[in-house]
Amino acid sequence: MTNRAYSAELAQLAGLLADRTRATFCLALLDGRAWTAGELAAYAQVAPSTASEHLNQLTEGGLLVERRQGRHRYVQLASPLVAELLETLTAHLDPPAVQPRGLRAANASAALARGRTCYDHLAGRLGVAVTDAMTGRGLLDQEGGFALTDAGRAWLTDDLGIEPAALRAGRRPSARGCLDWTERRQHLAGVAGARLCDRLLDRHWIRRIGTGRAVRLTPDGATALHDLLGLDGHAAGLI
Amino acid sequence: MTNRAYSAELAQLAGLLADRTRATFCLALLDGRAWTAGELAAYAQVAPSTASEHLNQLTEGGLLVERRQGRHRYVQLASPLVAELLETLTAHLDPPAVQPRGLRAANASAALARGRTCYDHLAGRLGVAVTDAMTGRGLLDQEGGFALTDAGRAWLTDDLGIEPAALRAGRRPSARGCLDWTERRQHLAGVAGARLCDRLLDRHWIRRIGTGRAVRLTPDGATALHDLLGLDGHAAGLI
DNA sequence: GCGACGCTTCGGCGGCCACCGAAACGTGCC
DNA sequence: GGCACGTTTCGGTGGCCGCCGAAGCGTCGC
Repeated sequence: MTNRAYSAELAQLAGLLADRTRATFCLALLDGRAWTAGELAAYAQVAPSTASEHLNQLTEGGLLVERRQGRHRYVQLASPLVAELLETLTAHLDPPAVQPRGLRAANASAALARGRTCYDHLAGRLGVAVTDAMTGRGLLDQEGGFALTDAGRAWLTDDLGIEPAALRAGRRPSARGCLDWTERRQHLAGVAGARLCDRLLDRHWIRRIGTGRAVRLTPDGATALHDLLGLDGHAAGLI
Repeated sequence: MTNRAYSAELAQLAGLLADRTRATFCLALLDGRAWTAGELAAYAQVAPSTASEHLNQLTEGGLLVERRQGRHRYVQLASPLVAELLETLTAHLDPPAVQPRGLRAANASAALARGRTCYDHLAGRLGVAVTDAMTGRGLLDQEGGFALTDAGRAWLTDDLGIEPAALRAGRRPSARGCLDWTERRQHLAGVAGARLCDRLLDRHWIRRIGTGRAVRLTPDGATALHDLLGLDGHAAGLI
């Protein structure tokens, strides 16, 4: 059977993520940025030598790409497709049983739940709220999967100034849903989600908090989203 | 970080698929039917005791559900979501390096490439041809992800007699793309894909070949698809 | 140039796990 | 009841793999 040929490859791919440390690396890299080997080692609490070996596996397996720069080794997810793969897998996980402990952890956790990037698009309450507002205004159609409406495409290009060419990508769908970890609901992903997130960062409507994935809505951003989408940041718990 | 809580679960989930034998089981079960423990053991060429232990893991991990019936243990993928998860993973694999050897294997492989079921919807040249024909007739919109158009929804209900309620499901998207193993192109999946496949089987427009996943277009089916979609079965290499 | 630093390579250790065969269990058939 | 058969449980075994520390390599800064 054809399956037999695939099963070894499938097992190999899954094996890359089947280790706690490597899984931690990949989830950390879901923020879309490049990390150094040392940062990842410290983050996952393993020896640098251990991290180095794991990174070899992940790059050889095609999940990560690396860039050597001076004495640093920067690694990054190989492509948005890898990010989508990770999102799909994490979406199938049960909600975590443990709650974060301690004030510091609780604050960080609350900030992440409020708003964050998910590889290259928005997630958390912010991501879901924007998605809902777009759907409510007829910019996005969630009936048959995720799809931009004509009005939605016009909104992104005319109102937000996104190049029409930048919305039409090859293999990657222009709009797709991504199941939100904290909200357990879909938010906008795909090319449109990525470009939208770029735009909001460009215009300083959202800003990264610290070095992590968390983002917060700026006052300018709250005004802009209210004008553009009728979104009330306070009511939606975004501020 | 929140990631740390997820990484253990992610590693656990991936670990279920990180074994060659378990991966073989899951890919076999992608045909959507229930297999007995013994069938799977023979298929994957392991001892029954080994298969039993693997099935325990897969069911405890939530990927499979089982039904005890007499002295048989039937197992099945737990839900369409699991099938989608597997499809997503296999879609990220490289095309297999090895070609099937021997006449028998080549025949089986050709039949699978011509048409097959992918869990609960159509795949292979047949699946892609139907998807393309639907897109060409404006029944399906592939611009912004996969979405049924109004005309497409009407076609499924009026021309094929599918209940409108059967197209509107909860968590599962009504239409989505699924990357085809053999064609390396997208075909229609999701609820619409499943109902469409049901219909074609009901009306004997397609028929299963042997006990595997392969299906073939019947003469009636060729006529019907020509009338409904303008699809020429011979030209498309479906017959 | 010299030390600090980030990273890698290597050897070794420990634990986990996939596998099997043998024996036991339960069901269906005669 | 007795046998055949599908399945499970249980030890035992071998191999793989994740981990570390020590040593080595290249880069940067003083």
